[in-house]
Amino acid sequence: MDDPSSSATTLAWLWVIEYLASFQQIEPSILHELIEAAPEIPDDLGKNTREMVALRCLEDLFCRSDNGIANDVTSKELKATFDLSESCEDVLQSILQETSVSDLNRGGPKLLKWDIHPFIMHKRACMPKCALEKVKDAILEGIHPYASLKEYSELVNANDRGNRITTDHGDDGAPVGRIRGSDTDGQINPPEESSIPVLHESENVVEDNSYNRNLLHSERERSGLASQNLAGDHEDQGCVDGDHLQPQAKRFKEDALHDNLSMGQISTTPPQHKDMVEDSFERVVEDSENRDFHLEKESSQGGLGRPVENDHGEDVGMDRHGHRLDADNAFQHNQHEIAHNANKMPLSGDEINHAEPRKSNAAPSVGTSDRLFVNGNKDNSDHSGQQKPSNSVSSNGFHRNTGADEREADTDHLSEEDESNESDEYEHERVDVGLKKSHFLSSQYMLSHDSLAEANWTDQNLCIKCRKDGQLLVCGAGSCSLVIHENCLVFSPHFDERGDFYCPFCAYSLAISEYLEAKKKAYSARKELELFIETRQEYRSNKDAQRLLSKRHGSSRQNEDKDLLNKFLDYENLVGEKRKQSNNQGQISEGNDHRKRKKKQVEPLASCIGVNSLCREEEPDVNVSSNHISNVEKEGEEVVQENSSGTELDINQHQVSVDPKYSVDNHLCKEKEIVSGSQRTDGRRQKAVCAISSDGGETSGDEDDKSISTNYFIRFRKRERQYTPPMPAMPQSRRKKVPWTVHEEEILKEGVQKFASDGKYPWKDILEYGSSVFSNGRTTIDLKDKWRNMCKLSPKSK
DNA sequence: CTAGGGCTAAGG
DNA sequence: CCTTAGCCCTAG
Repeated sequence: MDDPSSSATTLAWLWVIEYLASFQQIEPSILHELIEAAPEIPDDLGKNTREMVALRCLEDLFCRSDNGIANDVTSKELKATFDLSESCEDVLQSILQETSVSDLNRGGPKLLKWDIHPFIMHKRACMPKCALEKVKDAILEGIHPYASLKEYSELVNANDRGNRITTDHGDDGAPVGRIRGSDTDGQINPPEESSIPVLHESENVVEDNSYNRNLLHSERERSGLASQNLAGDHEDQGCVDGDHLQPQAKRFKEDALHDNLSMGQISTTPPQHKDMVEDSFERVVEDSENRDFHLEKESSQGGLGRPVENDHGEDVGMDRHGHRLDADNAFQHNQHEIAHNANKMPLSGDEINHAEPRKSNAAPSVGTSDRLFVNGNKDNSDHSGQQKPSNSVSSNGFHRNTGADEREADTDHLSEEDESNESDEYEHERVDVGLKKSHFLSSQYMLSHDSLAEANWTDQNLCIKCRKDGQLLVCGAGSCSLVIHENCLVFSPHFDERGDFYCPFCAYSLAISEYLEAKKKAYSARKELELFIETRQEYRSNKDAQRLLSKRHGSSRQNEDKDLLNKFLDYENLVGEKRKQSNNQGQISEGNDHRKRKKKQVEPLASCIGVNSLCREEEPDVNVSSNHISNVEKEGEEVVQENSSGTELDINQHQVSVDPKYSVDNHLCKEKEIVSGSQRTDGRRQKAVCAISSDGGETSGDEDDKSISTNYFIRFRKRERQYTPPMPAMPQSRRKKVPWTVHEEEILKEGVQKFASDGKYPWKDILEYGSSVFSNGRTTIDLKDKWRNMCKLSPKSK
């Protein structure tokens, strides 16, 4: 790399190899020969190239052998899979290490051992655009009429400067407001892969897909770079801009599926922006021409300062700040910057893409047509009514843009992906969407027999379905380029809250994102529920703690448990329920206790403490539905809730037992719930107000003076997790009956005979004695009870 | 921990 | 409705 010429040569090789590797039609052997022929490549270079080549090799090894499908169908569990985060290179290495040369033949039996198809699909879909394409695209961005790489190298700076300059016009009008804002938050953040939104990736899927690529890019080749320099290669920017400027329901996009967009057909700059845009553009061009700007820092360095020096003598591979860039990333970097700027600054894309041609032609081919419309050779005016005051959004400094949003969403998604494997499958699904999209587009292209017509079709932003012009909907998702008639959709178009249209592919992708997000929420909610149930179970197993709770109806407890379970199994429903605190009056005597348990008229309900108790720690600031703050709570009295008759099921829905540890170790939690009106018609309040004192005694409200209940939220104490034992299967109100086996009875009898003395029965010892025989759940009490029964049946045996 | 009363589901 | 077996609760 120290030698400029050699580094440039190396880069050229790298780019070519990478580019060729991106084609599935290229045999790896060809790549191999190329690599052989290439000069030595430093390790720090060509990472992307190696990755691409590795991917190509993987594809050749696997996809061709089994057509990529068989692998998927056969017993996946038996196959080794690969972490999607691994690089193709590593995966290939590991495969090669474990595979003999003979097995490397395509379809070799050993190869079937890996389930690599998903990995390949993923990688293929996510493979970044190769450097050469980036160069080409960058050139096609229209920055320089002569497609000079040198010009390109300054594109970023020019663009950047253009933003600033444009910003300087801030005083001039509304449009500037947006731009200034863009400039403000668009401060050229270093481009990062992670910032690429999924939908962009999806687009990459399309673009990188070999089928499509061949179709699409052969078109580019045919056209030739020079012939395209007047055509804006809008690719990403167009869509992004659209999102900024076109919140309204229907948008019309100048950008279609292809890069070869004829400028003459579209004008994307709102009239009111035009001057500014042109002005800023001119400055951009000036900057481009005064390229000292870019080289100032590194002009003296021969090395990487000119990693890509070709006949045009341009530099690439240095970022705007003069930082040296990895050769493979050089264009990626710039590309990102461009995209970044485009996202941040709605107009930037247009300035670049459209203004440039104007400038270079010294004659704006289309003056004032509305950028909102795809002008299918028709009068724009008939759509003017739909034109959205694009600047109205931006002028307010409103920077919400789809690209950024998606980026965020994607970031979230990615993080969530780490949490759940399920996300992976949907990530695959997302990739599938991209693939489907690419196939769809491919098929659409193929339908066009005449290649020229095809070019026109795409160039002119014709409907992806019918290939006709007219009033078209433009997908507002990131960089999606689908354009379609509303009528060509078999369903009513999807619009987001901002009125942006989403094509079916992007809508689906978006839906997946939302789904994953919702799933994430559900997951965390479930976790919390489990925690909650755990603590409850813990309580139940603690007999001593149970003493803290007063007796209550056995039947009601069971019912309440069941209801509780059902209730809390759907946490989300629970959230929607109202909870309030009830006052003392909420106490309900057992009234008509058909169970003859008059003696327990007022008892603390063990079950009533549950959720609510847990909910309330110290949250004075929580919203309180304080209508019925119970005196009881405040005073620490215990409250009983009871339903008359045996219909208390519903009442108990909200009741939950609490973990005694809380009441003992911690503070109490009190809470009451208001039973939904449907539960009661007699107007009696049915919520339980429960409090447990920390001393293990009866309820005491001391600690919870605030007696605030969270309205709808269940909160867990921090300590809760500390005490949570392994999650029990389910909360049970009562142990399941376990019939005694003959063997158990025998061992019991033995134990009694062995240990009993003086009328005392050391059940504990007996239990230990017969532990190998006794059922797991047997307790000393069980033994005692059983013995009692046995004695009842045959007193003599004793 | 033990003893004893009680509760409840299941079965008749 | 009664009986039974097993589980629950509470006092000591």
